[in-house]
Amino acid sequence: MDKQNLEHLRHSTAHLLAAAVLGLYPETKRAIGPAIESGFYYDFDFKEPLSEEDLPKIEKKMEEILKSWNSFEKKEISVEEANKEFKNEPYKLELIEEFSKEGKLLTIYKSGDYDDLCKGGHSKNPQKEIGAFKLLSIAGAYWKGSEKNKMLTRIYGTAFATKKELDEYLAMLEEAKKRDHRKIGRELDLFVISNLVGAGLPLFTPKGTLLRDLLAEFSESLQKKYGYQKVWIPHIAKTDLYKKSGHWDKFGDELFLVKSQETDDQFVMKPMNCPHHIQIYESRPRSYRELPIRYMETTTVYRDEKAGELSGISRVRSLTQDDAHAFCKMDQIEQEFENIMTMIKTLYGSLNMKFKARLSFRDDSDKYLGDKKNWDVSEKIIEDVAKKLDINYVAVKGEAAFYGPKIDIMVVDALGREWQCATEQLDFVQPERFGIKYIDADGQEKNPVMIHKALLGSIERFLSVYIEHTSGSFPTWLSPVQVSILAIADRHNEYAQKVNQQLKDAGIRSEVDTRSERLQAKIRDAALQKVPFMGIIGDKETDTKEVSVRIRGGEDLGSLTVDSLINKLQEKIDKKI
RNA sequence: GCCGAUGUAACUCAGUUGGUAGAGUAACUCUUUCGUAAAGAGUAAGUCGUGGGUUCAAAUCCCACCAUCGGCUCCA
Repeated sequence: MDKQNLEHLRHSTAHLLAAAVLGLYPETKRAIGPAIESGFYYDFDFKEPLSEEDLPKIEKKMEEILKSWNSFEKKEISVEEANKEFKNEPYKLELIEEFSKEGKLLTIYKSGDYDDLCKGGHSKNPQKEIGAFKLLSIAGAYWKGSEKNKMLTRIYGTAFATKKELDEYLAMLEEAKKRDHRKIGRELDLFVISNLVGAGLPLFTPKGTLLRDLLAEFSESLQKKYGYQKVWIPHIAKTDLYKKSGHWDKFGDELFLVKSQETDDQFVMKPMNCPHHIQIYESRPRSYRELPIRYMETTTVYRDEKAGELSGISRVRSLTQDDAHAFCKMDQIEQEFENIMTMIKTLYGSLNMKFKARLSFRDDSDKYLGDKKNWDVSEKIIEDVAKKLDINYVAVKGEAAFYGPKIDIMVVDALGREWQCATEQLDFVQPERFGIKYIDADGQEKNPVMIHKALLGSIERFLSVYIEHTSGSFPTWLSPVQVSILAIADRHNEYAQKVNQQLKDAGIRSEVDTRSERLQAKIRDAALQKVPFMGIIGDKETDTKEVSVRIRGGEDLGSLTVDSLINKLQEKIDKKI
């Protein structure tokens, strides 16, 4: 079934849902019910609150009604007719008024005994085409998405042409639940959240910190190759800095405020790093010969997200960026973007993740600042670089920030879900706003162009995606524990500890399990911790001074000397696999 | 912030119409010394999210707050 037919099928199922709801709860007022990417929803204004337990009942009613739905009949109606027809449906009346003002033709679609104000897009024969559907959840949603409006009850569902496709989709949802980074984060002991520290302020355990550091080091090592120099900045700054940068207005009440008790100074926890990096640039006169100047660091910013938007380590109030700013001349941005896109290719390629680039350009409206000529030139450069490096991209007009075009990197995970991670942003405005300059070859002062870049984006957010992508089975170089040495019986503990020490001395993250447990139990525990290598030590190994190696997934590599195990591991670590 | 759900031991969860808390896993102790995904027995562990209220009596009913989860413009 093609995409359009699937959309029609789902939209038809949304009608079916509304028909069932009206059948069961006649006093319910209908809002809208579109098809969405993963299914459909319908917003209702229920007289009595609905709960998840009511969904099976509604599904059953839908099945019943579907039997009599073998067509959709379209009817054009006048505004007067429509107002009469929907006189008890306040949301529909609002739509009718809106559409008639816009001069749209009003249509209703009827199937069985049910009709609805609708612009169309249905299955020809719903009874035949709707193979399988399921109502998934219930949620609140504002009428027309505005928090000023009334909160409606939204019922989410999905539908497919066949039962098999539905089952596959539901299995994917189950798999996603199993991979939830919050669950895995607890099971693998990566991070914790303390009520006393606060919501959205995760704390990282030794294992989680190792992951963070390794990823950050990887990002930094790539950047160093391209001339990025590490800097360090404090995490608070006077409000004046952000008033000048414009972030004071932009971030508004998302800023955490810090009050000095010694002076009258009012500080802000930094929500961004660019104004600070600009201060370093500005600290002395700059020559065109120095450019590009590239500052980077892995540093935490603080943003007071709305309480309801926090989630695990994916949406937090303290987030750590592998942030960098390159100051350059217009004729250098091509090389800079090429460097950045190459780094991104290397990074995500190495982490075994596919990505798409979304190029956000301006349109012809006047909300954009900076010289239009510079915009045109740089947009072309960005797109050329994407083409040259053979990057899967889409260009979208009208999506750019007011201060410059940008590239968003959408990472695709193992379940096919897309996540925005890295962002690369050209900025014509802040250099002007802060009045930073360089002296060009002709002796004139000019504003440099600024490029904001992050490869991983927020490390917390990237980790949440990466944990779900790998379901916690990290490659050896990233695994918090790379080898678990399992002693079969107490008499093997001494040699096991020796092997463990040898591995540690070689720089391998090894641990030894000397508990009074059976081998099976030790293997099970190491497997649950997703440890990539297990070294088993019993009588045989103690005699031959070797170690039997089992790898994640169960494969038995047989007996190896400790040195060859170290070599094997070192090779994986070096290759980042 | 708003709608809805949830909050009981470290974790996963049970706890009937209000009568003062239970299981499995983990931890600890003992026994067992075992060859590729869970040995056995025992011990300890809870301000029932927090604070108020109703009641002779509250995990259970009411109110407020905190936190977590699913959502909150993929537009008739």
